[in-house]
Amino acid sequence: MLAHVARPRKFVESDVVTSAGEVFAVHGLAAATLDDLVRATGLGKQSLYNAFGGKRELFLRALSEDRQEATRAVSEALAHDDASPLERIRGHMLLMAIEFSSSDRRVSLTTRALVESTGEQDPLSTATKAGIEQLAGVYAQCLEHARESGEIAEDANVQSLAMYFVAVSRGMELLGRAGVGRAVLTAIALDALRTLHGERTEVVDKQP
Amino acid sequence: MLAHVARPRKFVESDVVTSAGEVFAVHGLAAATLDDLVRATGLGKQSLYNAFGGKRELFLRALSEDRQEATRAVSEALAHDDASPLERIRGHMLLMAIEFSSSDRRVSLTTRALVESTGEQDPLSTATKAGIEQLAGVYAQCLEHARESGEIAEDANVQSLAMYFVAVSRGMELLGRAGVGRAVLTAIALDALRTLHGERTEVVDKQP
DNA sequence: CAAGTTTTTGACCATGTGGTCCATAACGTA
DNA sequence: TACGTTATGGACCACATGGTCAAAAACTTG
Repeated sequence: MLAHVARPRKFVESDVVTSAGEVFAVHGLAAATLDDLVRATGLGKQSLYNAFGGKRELFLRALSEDRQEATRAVSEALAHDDASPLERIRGHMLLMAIEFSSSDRRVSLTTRALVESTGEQDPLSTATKAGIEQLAGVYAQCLEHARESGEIAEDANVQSLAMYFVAVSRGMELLGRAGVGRAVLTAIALDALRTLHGERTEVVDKQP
Repeated sequence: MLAHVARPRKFVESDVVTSAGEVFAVHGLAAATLDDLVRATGLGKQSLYNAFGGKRELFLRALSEDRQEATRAVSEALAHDDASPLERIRGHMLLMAIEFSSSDRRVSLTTRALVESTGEQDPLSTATKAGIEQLAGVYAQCLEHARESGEIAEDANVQSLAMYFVAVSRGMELLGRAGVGRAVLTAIALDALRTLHGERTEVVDKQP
């Protein structure tokens, strides 16, 4: 009989994850101290511990949330039907150029996980890979629409282009973090987009 | 009078920096323990300390060496005159696709510094930015040749394209680290190259 | 071979780490 | 209002960290 009910939590889990994510985005997993987390989330070490399990687990949670949010944001940007698929991608890229040139020290948790993961079967690694593929999926969808509507070449490889945009966005993030300014980032974005207009290049992937 | 001479060092500084760089490339700055460094370099904590000053300083040295080496490598790949500038860039990109899809856990120190730097005036940050610009310079030089020889459009913005290639290479590195395979990376490289063939896109960088 | 200089070695240290224990608080129910 | 249950807060811990000290060693020159 579950007659008696326990003391209620004094925090909202998702809020905690969010503010923890903030800390991780600025400091990274290794450099963020448990104390930072405690201060940022407001709850005690122990509460934090028995609600999540530890720093790493908390990071994983934050990563997952960040991934969802990122996917959602890109998805929304690319799914609006107020413009053609290509125009939406273009807008999205230009927006990223602005975002990544802001001076805050945030780095997306996906990128952080990518860099701080150790080994192939590190949960960080698998979560990250999944995130990348998810993101690529969103791009692919939009690109497919562009292809169907004739905005890009009929024989364009949508999957590969999607990954290409993921790569470029990651690169832009890094460069932005390095202090590269908005104008340059914008130029990069436009250069990246130009690929969609060019003629196909034959694929020569010689097996060694 | 410097008559008397001191005990000679038992190590070669550049060797130490190299093996330290190895450790940093795998673990990162924060995660690499001084003990790892001691084991990898072979010399004692104290020797290490009074020869370099500390972990951070050692990283800076390794970063600087890594940067020189990276610049040299790209420069060499792009400066051979056995092929046209464009073909050289193409070869270089395809090579990167292979390199970055190798399964070792190395991440270039530049990328690491980028992500682990704290604050704008962190030496890591400035060194990194310099590295990026240096690298872009190498690309720019090759692209300029391509422009002069008519391989790419007369009005191509060489500077911006150079940064674009830096961004793409960084993105490819990250994706490779995430486990994205060689075939995909190669496709990305080719997509990236296609930008050079496309027509110019007008730059619209609206000031907010 | 002694002097002088710097490297090496290994013991040492203060601090901050992630993580744990335990007494107490807060709740709904009976 | 007493009970069962879970959350909380703060004291606590073992440990690894980056960094330091002092004594011995290795070398060239006088």
